[in-house]
Amino acid sequence: MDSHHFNFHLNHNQAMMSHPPPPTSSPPQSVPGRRTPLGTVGLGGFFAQPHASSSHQSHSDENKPSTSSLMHSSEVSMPASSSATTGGKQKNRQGKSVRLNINARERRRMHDLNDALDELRSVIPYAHSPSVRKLSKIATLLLAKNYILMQANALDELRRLIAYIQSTTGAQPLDLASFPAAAKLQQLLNTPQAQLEQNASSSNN
DNA sequence: ACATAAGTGCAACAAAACGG
DNA sequence: CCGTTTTGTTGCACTTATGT
Repeated sequence: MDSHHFNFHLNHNQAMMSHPPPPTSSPPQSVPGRRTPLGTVGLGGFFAQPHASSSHQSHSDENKPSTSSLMHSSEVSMPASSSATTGGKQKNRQGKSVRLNINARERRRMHDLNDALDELRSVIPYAHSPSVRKLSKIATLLLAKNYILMQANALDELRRLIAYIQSTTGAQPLDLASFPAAAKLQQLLNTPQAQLEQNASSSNN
């Protein structure tokens, strides 16, 4: 079943072309259409952590779908559901232009999010060939997580190996000056977790 | 005001059901 | 058995509600 998703990639691309494009400046996705489902990527494809509990997430609705592109941003349509009753008054109170601004902002935010996911996909080692369907959002995140865990494990193993070699051969400790990446790693490993998180948040801004 | 969560409709697709 | 129709699932963009 999973393989079908990959096999239909090209057909799907063609189909999506006929799909009415979003009314706004949504960036054309290089590989539009349905994404690789979770099962397809075999999450944990890199390295399955014992606690990598994919069971509860394997069949989630994850991100909810949304109103179609038919619903133009120019027309503020209320869903015929629960919130419509209370929302109607609020809508009247809000100017229409305010509502449109909010919608546009949210649309931009989602596009930014998708761009970031695309960047993440580009650095995750999975088949990037045109014949392979783009990873879904959830698959991208889970695969990235597993990849990070795998790299961390590999680094840890490497450190232990170096320590072992040094202890058995009596070799001089490495001069990390000539290994900037290793030096950085060493620094990270010696940094408390709280400090790391603080650094990360500050560097993002 | 802004960010995030929730609700909604849609397209693409697979699998099941059906009829010849 | 094979082609067609129906049904269920998945993933998405978008809007709206809600929390801060």
